Amino acid sequence: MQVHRFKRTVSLVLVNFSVANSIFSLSADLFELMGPITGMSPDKKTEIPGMQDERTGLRGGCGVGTLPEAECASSPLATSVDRAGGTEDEELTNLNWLHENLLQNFTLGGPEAQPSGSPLFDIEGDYGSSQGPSSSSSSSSHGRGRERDSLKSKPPFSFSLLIYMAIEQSPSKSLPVKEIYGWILEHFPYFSNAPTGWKNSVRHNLSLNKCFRKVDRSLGKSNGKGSLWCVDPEYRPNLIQALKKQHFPAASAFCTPPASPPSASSPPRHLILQGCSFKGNSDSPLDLSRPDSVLVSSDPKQDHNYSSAALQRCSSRSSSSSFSSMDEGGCDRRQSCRAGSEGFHSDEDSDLWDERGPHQTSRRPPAIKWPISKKARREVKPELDEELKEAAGSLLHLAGIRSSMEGSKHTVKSTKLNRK
DNA sequence: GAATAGATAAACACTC
DNA sequence: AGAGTGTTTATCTATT
Ligand SMILES: [Mg+2]
Repeated sequence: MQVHRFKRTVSLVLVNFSVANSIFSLSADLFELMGPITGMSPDKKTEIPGMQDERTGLRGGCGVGTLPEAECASSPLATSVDRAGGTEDEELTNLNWLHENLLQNFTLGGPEAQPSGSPLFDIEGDYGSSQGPSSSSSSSSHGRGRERDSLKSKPPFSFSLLIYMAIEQSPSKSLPVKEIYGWILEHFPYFSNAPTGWKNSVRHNLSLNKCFRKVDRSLGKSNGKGSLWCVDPEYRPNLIQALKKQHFPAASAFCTPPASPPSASSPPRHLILQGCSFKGNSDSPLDLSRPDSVLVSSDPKQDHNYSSAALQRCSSRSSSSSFSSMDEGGCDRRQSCRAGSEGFHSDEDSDLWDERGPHQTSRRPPAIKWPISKKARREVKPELDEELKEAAGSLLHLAGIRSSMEGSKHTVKSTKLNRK
């Protein structure tokens, strides 16, 4: 009994920790098991303009059809799946039980699983526990009520992160807005019923947030309206951090560096992101393990990037000065403030995850031209074995920090309750 | 209460 | 012309 509890607890912590440290990817088998996370009825989708063809774009190996074929070739989905499913299971059976444990212990909604029905939603509390009062479904209330809630309650991600996830999940790492809409709708059915303003918000974010860039039209998709959007590698670490913080606030316990060495940060390859499922595509998973660590420009003028508040708070508001996200062109204080709020801010925060260095050189779609970052973008391809070892290590490590995690969770919850 | 992040709405220009 | 896209500004809420 004790052991069981321990395992369960560790699994919870590990998931948090893993996300905090790295990958948001889901093995294909799990993905298939869960099916479309959305639970959005087909007819509902047809109500949404432009949704009919979205799925194919995202799911079929080479999503963005208009992208150069090379990108398709560079999307070895199958291999990644093998990697995630096979090797890992063999070499890290302890993670395997974790995985299974998660699936069993936390109402996996099955083929109709909603975002909120996914295990991780319960880990951090309910779907949107960090967001609105609407998310009152307790982890004990499963079934329809739960699904209903998932449709009603907002995903606990900011638009920036939703966009980021969408883009990162695409094989080419770039998507037109329409497909971003599609991805969001597909993974977060909440928006299918939400007022249409969210699309405006998405565009607003793409435009204002420095983390997202348009792919040069001549290089990317050129037919049709609009252009492709991608994540600026420069700001990617910040988005990753924001994702970690936003979705796993408890993970901030690990944000204070040396306590948990990077070794403890190599995650298992499967992860379920709250309500979303991610295919184990080695080329497109939300792989937080490649923090592209790099840097963000130190130039305040270029610092219009996202100032992931979450990050910042975690790292104790150190460099608020660097935050002067003044966009080129003078803007008044208010505006600069606004602009800043939409973009991540470079802090010295990514250092925690940086050890392995960026991958993006190899990952960036050939069609996308970036101003080459000043910082060297060495390609660091950590060996899988290495990762697995580290993951195992982290598991052990986590066993020791479990109590603190639970403690912090309690306090967070109680604080929220108090406020309400 | 100030600062900040994020959401939302809206106006507008541009492209197809 | 109309729809979709992208940019910008303004306002509001929540959090720290
Ligand atoms: Mg942008």
